[in-house]
Amino acid sequence: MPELPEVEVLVRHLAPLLGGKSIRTVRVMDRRSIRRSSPSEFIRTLTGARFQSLHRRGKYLVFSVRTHRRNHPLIAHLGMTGRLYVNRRSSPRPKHATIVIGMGRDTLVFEDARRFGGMTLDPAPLARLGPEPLEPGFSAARLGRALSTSRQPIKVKLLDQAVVAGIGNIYASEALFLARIDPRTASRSLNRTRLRRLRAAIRRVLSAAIRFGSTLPLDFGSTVTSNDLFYYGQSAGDEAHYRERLRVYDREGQRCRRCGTPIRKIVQAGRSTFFCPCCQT
DNA sequence: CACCATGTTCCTTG
DNA sequence: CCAAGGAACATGGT
Repeated sequence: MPELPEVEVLVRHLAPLLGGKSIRTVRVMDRRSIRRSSPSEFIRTLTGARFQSLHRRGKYLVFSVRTHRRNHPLIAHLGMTGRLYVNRRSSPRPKHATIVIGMGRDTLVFEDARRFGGMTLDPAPLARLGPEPLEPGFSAARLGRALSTSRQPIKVKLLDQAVVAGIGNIYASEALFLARIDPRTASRSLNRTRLRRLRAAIRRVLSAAIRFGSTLPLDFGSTVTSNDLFYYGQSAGDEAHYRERLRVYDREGQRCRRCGTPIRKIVQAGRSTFFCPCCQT
């Protein structure tokens, strides 16, 4: 479930559940989920601390926890299959839970089958991120500057978190469809009109997804649906609804919603790209 | 069994 | 030094 919109919806959901809660216990079931510090340092720092705030930066969740009058960042990234949710302490521990933070009656569970995600106390990864696409600092001019030196296809470049923070493989294809730009276009060759269109499309696609995600009934804990791709504890119906909203992603061979031409799938830098060969030039 | 998957980082090649 | 490509990480679903 991890591109900017999914993380944003998750952050909004978790923030009120965690604010002010004290951490009593920290269990690390798989040390690979702790990045850039030893599990013992991680446990030592967090135990006894209190959740102060939570916000999103790109695809990262950024917690601030307070320990003896000191604020520490706690950074989480969900990778491909990571999930983060609040559960009753008494509920059964899921198979792939790798970190469990106990706060009295409730626990914050980090679960990650593939272990591409993780948590860290080191804020260094945030320093490499480009602008937040939904904030005013993300202008067409700034986007243009970030793209100006690259001959890489624009679709590939949109996945570069230093260009814009938070876009992943799904929304990269979706944004380019909305902007009507061929994903194979060399990044540096986009003119001002197209840069403006791309900036607007990125913002529209991401905000629409956040709006949609915010309306979902957030259902945690009890019935962990087998493998949901988007959001969390989401019913199969919601996932179907979500996919239905996608205009090109995973729609190879299906007709373009705008012109009826079959959607094409190509591979760029080892990842699938979907686009309409007629609408996107 | 083969192939595919929402992501990032590191190493190599040019 | 830089840009770009590819492998690696690890597991599960189809």
